[in-house]
Amino acid sequence: MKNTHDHHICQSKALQHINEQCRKKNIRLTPIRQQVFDEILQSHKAIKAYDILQNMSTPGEMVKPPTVYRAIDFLLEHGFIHKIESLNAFIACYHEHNKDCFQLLICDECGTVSEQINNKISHEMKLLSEKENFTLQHPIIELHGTCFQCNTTGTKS
Amino acid sequence: MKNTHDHHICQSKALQHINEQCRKKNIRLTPIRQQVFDEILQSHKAIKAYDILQNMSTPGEMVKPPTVYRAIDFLLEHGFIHKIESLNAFIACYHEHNKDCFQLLICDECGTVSEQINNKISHEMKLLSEKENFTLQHPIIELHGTCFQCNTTGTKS
DNA sequence: TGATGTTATGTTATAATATAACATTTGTTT
DNA sequence: AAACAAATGTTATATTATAACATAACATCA
Ligand SMILES: [Zn+2]
Ligand SMILES: [Zn+2]
Ligand SMILES: [Zn+2]
Ligand SMILES: [Zn+2]
Repeated sequence: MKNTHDHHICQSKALQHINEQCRKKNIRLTPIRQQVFDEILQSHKAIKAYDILQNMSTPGEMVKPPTVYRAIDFLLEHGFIHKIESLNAFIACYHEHNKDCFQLLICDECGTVSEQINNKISHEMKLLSEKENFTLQHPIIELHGTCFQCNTTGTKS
Repeated sequence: MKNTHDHHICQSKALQHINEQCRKKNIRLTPIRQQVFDEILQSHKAIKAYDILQNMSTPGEMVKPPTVYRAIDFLLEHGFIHKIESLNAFIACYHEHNKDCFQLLICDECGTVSEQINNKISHEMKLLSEKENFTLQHPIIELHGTCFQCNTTGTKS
């Protein structure tokens, strides 16, 4: 169940991007924040706060919730990661976008999450908002279903 | 901060709809389920499970979480209410739609939630999914921002 | 430099949201 | 009535997230 692309390239690009941005915006990518970002970056699947917590903990030194949640808040605030509201989980952002509208395709079989930036959809969201005299600030689009891989290699008989 | 329409009409329509559907589908709208639905129906704002719990409890008889969550599950399953993932809260459905794509406009100022059924958006969601070979099962669209009322009567100087 | 303010982290406790597991009751079917 | 299925009651606990306050690290500049 291998992805069609080399995920290491995504990862190194994302790492490069976060480092650049932090330098540029003069915000601090501290060791804790890096560690948390690395954990989120390791997978195309969404990861949960308490899993990050687990991964960062050692028998001797247990990381505590606020440590992770604060780093998550930082990363969210600057758009380096996204929260998936319907899973209470997080993914790294592999695109470079501002506060734009993005769409998440979430496979409920394998957990893979794919981020899309579809301008047509962004536009339609704006149109709907305008029609309703609504000032759109933060669109959330989470599409649950089954990915191509899971559809074809399906374990369901 | 009055709504432009008579919300009582929405409510009685929704009540009529749920009763009809339960008869038609031969599913049971038990007293507990009705009570929970009524609580959710009382407001255009989203309501949280533990608020429903509170509202249904009396000093003598405290309702317990599973009671409410089970009723919520029933109501969700049959489409009488929707969950707002980004708020961990629930609203009654005032439309009559199947498993369609619907959009929620959520005002972060006043908490009002407005459900929209926009066919253009539904269509674009299908197109995106097809393009990505993704089998769309459950789209979640939650648009956060500021409603017309709050924009015009804004308390922000 | 070192006094001062700001940002980040450590620590403890607890709030808020949700479910597991099993017992009992109620409703339905035969 | 017996048997089964669906709904509710009950206890306990899992999961997700934040409040509040103490300490440490870093930045600014007198
Ligand atoms: Zn992104
Ligand atoms: Zn999949
Ligand atoms: Zn609806
Ligand atoms: Zn509003």
